[in-house]
Amino acid sequence: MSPFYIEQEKFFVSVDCIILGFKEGKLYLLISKRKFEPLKGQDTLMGGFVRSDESLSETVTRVLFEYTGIQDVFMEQVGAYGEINRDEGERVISLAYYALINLELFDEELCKKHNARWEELEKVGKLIFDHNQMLSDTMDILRKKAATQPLGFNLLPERFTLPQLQSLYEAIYQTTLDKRNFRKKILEMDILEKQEDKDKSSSKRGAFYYEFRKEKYNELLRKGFYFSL
Amino acid sequence: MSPFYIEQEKFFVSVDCIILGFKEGKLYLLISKRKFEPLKGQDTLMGGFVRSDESLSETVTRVLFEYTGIQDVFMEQVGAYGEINRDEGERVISLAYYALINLELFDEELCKKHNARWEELEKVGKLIFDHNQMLSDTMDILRKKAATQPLGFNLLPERFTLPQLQSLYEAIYQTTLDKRNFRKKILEMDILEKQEDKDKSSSKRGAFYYEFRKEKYNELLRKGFYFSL
DNA sequence: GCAAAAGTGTTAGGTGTACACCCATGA
DNA sequence: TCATGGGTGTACACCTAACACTTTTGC
Repeated sequence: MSPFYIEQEKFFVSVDCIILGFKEGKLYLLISKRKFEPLKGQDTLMGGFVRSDESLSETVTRVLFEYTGIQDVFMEQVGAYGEINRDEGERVISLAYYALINLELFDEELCKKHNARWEELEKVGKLIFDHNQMLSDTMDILRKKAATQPLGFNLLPERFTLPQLQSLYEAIYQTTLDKRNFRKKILEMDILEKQEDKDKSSSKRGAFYYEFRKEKYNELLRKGFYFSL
Repeated sequence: MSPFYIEQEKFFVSVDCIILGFKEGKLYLLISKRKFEPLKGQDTLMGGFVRSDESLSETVTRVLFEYTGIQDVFMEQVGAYGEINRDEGERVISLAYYALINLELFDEELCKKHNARWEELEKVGKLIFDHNQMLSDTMDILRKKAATQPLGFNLLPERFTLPQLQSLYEAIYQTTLDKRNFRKKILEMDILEKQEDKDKSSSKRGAFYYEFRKEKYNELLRKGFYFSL
């Protein structure tokens, strides 16, 4: 090792994951009870320490798989959190990532195993350390990004209805949207494919299923189109 | 130390700074020659290792002061870079931050001291490690943010002219803007204060100086206004 | 037949964009 | 007086936002 490196200090580095899911018109955050001291038993985001044989994204992928049972999860970096005493045990520099989960793929068994639960986003209380800050930073990013990129579909099943999609955006932006304007806008983009059957679970009439066409979206991107809600 | 922490691995953590300045209608990046192996002598961003008595932002502030001589610099996080072999010497996790500099405050002497130079952004070549990636991520962020927040003023002297301001945005977006539309938009926001004197350095007629009114901007923010270019 | 959610068009106002000429001044 | 960059207004196209009724069907 070059002498220049030797004289530098080293740090614990962890990742913390803001794992979001969507069901019944609401956003949910996966939280668990911390398993060790300090602050054992308090609510915490899902996290893990970085290992020397992993890149950061590999750490996140490992942690996400451990807690959700899903391999290919949409995730992005939120930022680095490095206040000296942010972790009340030792100095730990943490990298926050958010992940968007299709709850149909989620392995419910893991909740018991990790003492975890899906908490309604609106009702999330005090989390340990700076985890509330990480959550709030995530929501800022999500609200900005969701308006210009088709992130929302990661939170929905493969087949979804337009009322579902609308209620998702209403949950993200905490507002109500006009049904006609919303439908016009999203359908005009020509990135959804209408299915022949309906979801009858939430009304007698039933709402047609749609699927997000990722290839179509990528193709349009190449032509200079861009998603905007 | 709790036993849980003891068994975890530790890492070198550094910050790398994308320091941008603006003059004569062009954006410039501060780069220097690396002073130690590996890759000694090659072009690199300004960086430094995090110390145990510093938060991340303190590290950045220290590094920025060291290389620019300025204390209060606008800076924001770009992200964490953690590929295993990104640093060819040792494993180092790096946190990138960008900074926007008013070149009038910059201490030119420091360039000699650190073997640094202001390289025209368009002409920046290969930098070490993943520094080009950091730069490109910075520009993505900057272009997005500059459209909705008054970041640009950090790159200008306290007093600037509208042609200057416009050329700054043209440099950031690498495009040309319509003079009338640009002026209309920026003046309508009512966050600039016209001065009584003119800058005659770039034309015979001279262009009026303006100043950015930060208090005015903050006040408008409170009323729900938001900046948009 | 009625309650409950799905689905459907039009219009007015505002915003973005394109565009051309006069002004002030120093050399 | 002329070359150079500074400064100004309008018209049109497009997009956004507001708005109400009909359809389907299980109970």
